[in-house]
Amino acid sequence: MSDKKEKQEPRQVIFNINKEKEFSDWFGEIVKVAELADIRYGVKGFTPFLPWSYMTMDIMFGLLEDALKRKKHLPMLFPTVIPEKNLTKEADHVEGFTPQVFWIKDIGSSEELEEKLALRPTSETAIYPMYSLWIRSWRDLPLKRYQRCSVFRSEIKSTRPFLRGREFLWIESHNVFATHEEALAQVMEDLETTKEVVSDEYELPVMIFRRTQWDKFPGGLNTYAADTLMPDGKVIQLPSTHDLGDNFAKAFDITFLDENNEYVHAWQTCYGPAVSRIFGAVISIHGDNKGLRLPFKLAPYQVVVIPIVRGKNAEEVVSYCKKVESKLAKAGIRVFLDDSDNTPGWKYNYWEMKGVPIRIEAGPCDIKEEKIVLFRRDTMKREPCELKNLKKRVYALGKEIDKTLRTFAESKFEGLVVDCVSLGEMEDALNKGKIARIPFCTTEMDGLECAEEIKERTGGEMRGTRMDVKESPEGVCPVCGRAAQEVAYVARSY
RNA sequence: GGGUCGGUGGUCUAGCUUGGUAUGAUUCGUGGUUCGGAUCCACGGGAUCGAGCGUUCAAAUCGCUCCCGGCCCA
Repeated sequence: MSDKKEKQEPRQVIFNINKEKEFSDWFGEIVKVAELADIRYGVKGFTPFLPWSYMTMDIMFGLLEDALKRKKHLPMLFPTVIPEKNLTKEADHVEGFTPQVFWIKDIGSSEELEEKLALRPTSETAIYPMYSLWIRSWRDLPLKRYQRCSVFRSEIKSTRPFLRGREFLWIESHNVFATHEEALAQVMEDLETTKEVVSDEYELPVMIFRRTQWDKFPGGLNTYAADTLMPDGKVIQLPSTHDLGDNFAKAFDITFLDENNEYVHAWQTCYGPAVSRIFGAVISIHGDNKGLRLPFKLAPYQVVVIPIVRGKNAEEVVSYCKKVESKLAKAGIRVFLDDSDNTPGWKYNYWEMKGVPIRIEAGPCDIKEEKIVLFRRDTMKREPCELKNLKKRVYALGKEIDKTLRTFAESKFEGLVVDCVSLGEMEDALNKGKIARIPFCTTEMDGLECAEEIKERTGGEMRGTRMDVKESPEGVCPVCGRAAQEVAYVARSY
């Protein structure tokens, strides 16, 4: 905004940044202005989350946990620290994670710990030694557990609130089965859960991929993950689920006595939706130039009530608003009455920027007629509503708003995937913010060189092969010219 | 990890080139006035200028090191 413009129109709005064109600024500013996180904590990658973001994440956690419980996962909570000897039991896993591990080495000012303790970067190596004790026979299986916690990884890439922190909030589900088939079925169930929660509740469209062998979870057999698209044209990984095979069972001695009275190794999966990161995607994807637009299902306040008071009848208006508030609260709607001293116009701007889906305006004129004015954040439109229809109308409007947000987000996926057969075409596509679909030699380890060449030449990363769409490869790998065994996707990414 | 720009009351900002203890706005507090798209006015509070070291009679300002943040690249 130019100086001149600023003087002509002083502070017309609380927030106004073009999200599509200046996404970095948009994100940084909204985090501050909407009071989502405070980056002044002073330790790189560690950020206090403020009520408005935490309340939303809490609701997101709730929806995810409901889905997991519905599918017979039970909650538990493991310690934050992992002794070094456990962390190092599975060779590939150690290699993948140790560069990012924070260690506790001392107590107080002089005492050194006999064995260093890691702050969990993920909890396989904390949990599986206990699973080894807990699982005795096939009757103990399947074992399906999850925990809601924070994990610690010393990210090398630059950190940003929510999207990439060194401590982040997630759910990790750790499951044990008698057969590999059952484990694979669990992977499919996790992908289902992702669709049910991330797409149907958080309103974020996703593409589901099987990652390449060089990009999988360290120590596992295969990784499957949901990617969505950010406003800057980069994709971001949301939940991922891993087929661990029996690798960890062998490393941690998780065996059970099968029906034939023989000891065999168990098969395992784990699933990790990073809620703080998904929240970052939710606000980025649904937000607009005026600020946040929270889905009705996720908003800490689904409805905010603004009294329009005039000197004399202030009490009357406020008590009318309180009536509206309690009517909605009784209907199970998260409602907030803003009876602060700020002017109505100020409150409009503030709560719009905060992303509250529905606003109710009620003033002297409305009291007589037993009605109120409803305002919806997604379309910025007003409508009158009779008090007796309020509850029904708010529910309906909530559904409509979520649908609008979902449709808007989905529209960004249209025409997103572009078929390419050469590096030049891929570069073009990526520069236009598209995702390139290519014939590719192989996602086994010997495809790595080709993928690195693609990264170098186009800046795009290989996201893997689609799980939610059936595709058969034709043609040759654009790098090595070998016959393509896969249809792979390449995108700029977080 | 490499490059680059930056850090001054809670927030944003002037001052830095050419050293002399910091400007303005907003927020905050009190009182009044107002309230259907950011009310207005008055008074008041609030900064050892990111941290440390050095140069100097004197450092926000010059030099070095570190920390934190933004952007670009790997």
